[in-house]
Amino acid sequence: MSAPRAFRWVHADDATSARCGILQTGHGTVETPAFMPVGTQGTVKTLTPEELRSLGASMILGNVYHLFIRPGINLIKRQGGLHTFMGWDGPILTDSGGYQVFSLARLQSLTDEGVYFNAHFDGRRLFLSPEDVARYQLDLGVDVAMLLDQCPPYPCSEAEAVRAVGRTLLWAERASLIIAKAKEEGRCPIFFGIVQGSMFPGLRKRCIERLVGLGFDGYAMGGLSVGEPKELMLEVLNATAHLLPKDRPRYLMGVGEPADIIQAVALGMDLFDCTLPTRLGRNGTAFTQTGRLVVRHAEYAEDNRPLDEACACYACRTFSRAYLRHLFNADEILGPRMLTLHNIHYYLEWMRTIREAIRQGRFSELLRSTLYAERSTKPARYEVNNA
RNA sequence: GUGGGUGUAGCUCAGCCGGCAGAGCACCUGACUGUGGCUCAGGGGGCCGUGGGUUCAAAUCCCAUCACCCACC
Repeated sequence: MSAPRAFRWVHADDATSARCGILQTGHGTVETPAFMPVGTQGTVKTLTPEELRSLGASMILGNVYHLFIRPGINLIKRQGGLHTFMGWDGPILTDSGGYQVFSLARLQSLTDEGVYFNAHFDGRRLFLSPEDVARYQLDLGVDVAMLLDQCPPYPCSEAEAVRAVGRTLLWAERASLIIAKAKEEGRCPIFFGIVQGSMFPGLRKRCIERLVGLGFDGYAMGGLSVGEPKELMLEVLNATAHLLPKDRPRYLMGVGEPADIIQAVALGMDLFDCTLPTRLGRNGTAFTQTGRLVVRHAEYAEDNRPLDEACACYACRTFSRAYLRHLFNADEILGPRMLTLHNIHYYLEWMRTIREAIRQGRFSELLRSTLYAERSTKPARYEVNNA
């Protein structure tokens, strides 16, 4: 289906399934493995496009479901498309809203036709079909588009998982007709199919075979990191990631912590997104070389060190823990902004480190030392030195 | 000066038909994985303005006193 190949390998690791690649999009290239900051409502919360660019972000996320509710797809189209509207000229991937069907379950009902739901802020009754979701992403002008899928909760019975896979495949088939037509007409985003199947590897295998039969540009693992134990997530990924076509980009949706990401890279995954760096940043938790640091803790009241002494980001070059703690306690907007900036910097640096290690043949070493540190160190703790 | 009201957690207040001192917010700690600038879970906090009286027992009833608020002169 994809005539010019958008994705190509640059380097593969000898000892694991890790690989470096390049994803060519309509708004520039993405070096993989890559982390994509989440910008659900057409903004990576608290950061400007210029800041994102200076942090080295390549591709960022948007969300069809949220943008459909507000401000509306047609409005964005009339404003010149999502890139122009939000002032970001780099690659954009939009999530379909399948996850919102799971996370906002109280507000919606599902049929084979699509999703009926109530807008979360004004209660309007709305509807999205898999065709709508595909067309809306064409209208938005995004670079990478996701199919509408059904993401079941955890835990879920095998019967329930079978139904979710069935509906995800039915929707994929219907969306692929829209995609085929768009490709004939010219410019079309890179479309990803989404694998479901909960924690049942056999079911995921069948889902992958059917999706590959339909032929998408890339494949995403969905329905993970929905509340299951981390070991189980890795076990399921370990049993199924290698079944995804090797010549297509592989996206692990919603994952995760830095240590989760490197393990998934080792299993052959290329793309990641997660709300943790931005959400935890807004709530006062920083990722550092020595673990998570909750900056509002009293022990930092008079700590004049930066968040992370090994970090070169603007927040670490400029502000002390004591000052950032003050900002959070005083409910000042600069606090969430600076921790978001720092966390995104941390994640993007982490991906650079991973890519570099793969290219230089040091990936296994990096993986080993990461897992060792995970098991042996608790989050950083320092002496209480407030008077 | 006279009359009335109010004093309980850092803040705003409930409890006043005597019977183990409470809530919300704030503070402290933990959680957060395709985002509702949240949300959830736990924790520390008190001479019930002060002094006396009644009672087995007083934040609660009685007397005095201090502080603040309102009205009137």
